[in-house]
Amino acid sequence: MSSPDGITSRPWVLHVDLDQFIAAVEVLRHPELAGRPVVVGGRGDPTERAVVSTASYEARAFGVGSGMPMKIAVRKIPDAVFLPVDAAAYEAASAVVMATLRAQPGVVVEVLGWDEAFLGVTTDDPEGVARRVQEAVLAATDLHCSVGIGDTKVRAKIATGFGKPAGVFRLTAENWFAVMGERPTRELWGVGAKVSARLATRGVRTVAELAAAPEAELVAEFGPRMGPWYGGLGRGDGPRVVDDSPWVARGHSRETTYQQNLTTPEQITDAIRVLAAAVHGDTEAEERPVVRLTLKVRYAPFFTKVYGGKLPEPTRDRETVIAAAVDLAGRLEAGREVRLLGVRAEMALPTPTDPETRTPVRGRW
DNA sequence: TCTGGGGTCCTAGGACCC
DNA sequence: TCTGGGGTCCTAGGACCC
Repeated sequence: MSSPDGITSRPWVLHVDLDQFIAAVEVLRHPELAGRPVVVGGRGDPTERAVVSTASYEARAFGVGSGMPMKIAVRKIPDAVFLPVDAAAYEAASAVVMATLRAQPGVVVEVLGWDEAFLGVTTDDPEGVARRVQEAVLAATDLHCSVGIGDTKVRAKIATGFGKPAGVFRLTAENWFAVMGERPTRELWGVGAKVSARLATRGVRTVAELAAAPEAELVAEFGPRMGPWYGGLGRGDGPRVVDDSPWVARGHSRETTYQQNLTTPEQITDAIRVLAAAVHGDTEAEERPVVRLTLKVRYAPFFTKVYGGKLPEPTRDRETVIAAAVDLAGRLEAGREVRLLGVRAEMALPTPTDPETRTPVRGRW
């Protein structure tokens, strides 16, 4: 495919990411907060057990960021504005953003979360498409976004970080090692604290070192799937197909942190009943039966145990699901101080299998 | 210093079967 | 008496992301 001037049209992956999305939505509805440090988390009370969902750039300047306990945040910025998480408001804003993206000519949109999406587009001018996307989102929502351009999803996703705020950055096979080669593996999308530490024990610290690591060594350390996957990440390789087929949930879960630790069997049973009922409510919308229940329990001071079980048979009956959860709860340890991390119900998915390999199909279906 | 809530996917190891 | 190899299913646990 060539245009008259000889510039070749090629498929590109664009990654669109809204800038400080949650804080920006809050500032839109409360214009008087513009320019002030805004911290959104929990019920908006920084004396409670909760963590920060998003901090505005003004708050980040004080060292407050997502994942930080609210109690720490208020110590760092006593006069910050603390707001409760309002999921419905962010979902509404997100819906306008995604509709705007889908309205762009010639693009396929794969939603990744409230505030980000991959766009697949064939063009000879990906920067032009990126700028038009930014203008359209700003016009529709008053929100700014950054756009990463890549020849794979991983490269597009990582590129976005170099474009923030409100910019555009292109990362391809051509400049991958120049931009990323000397950076720590931790900066790769999908490499966290644990994996980067395990890599470091094998002398692999930079992206370039990971790219050059022998595959057999990675397989020995991380297994037959993850080993080769990490090697590919080091090279920026990975999927490049943007898939807009509707997402099908694998399951639903609910989680609650208690302001005071639960200690007695009665407290635990009651709490499990409440959580199980809530999850069951979420699963009802799927019109698929629950096949398995898992309780993840956070014990004080801080460790997690998992109690799970397949239901005797898939069911959508509320009382059956709750009874099974209460039954599971009988296995966890009362008497010691506990906090319940949550109850998770997995839905039966008639998981399609690949007729050739007879393995479950992953991803969207 | 005190650790949310919603997800997805992978791995190890045991049980069981042929 | 001592001992296969492969496959599948299941549970527990771990890691990562937004």
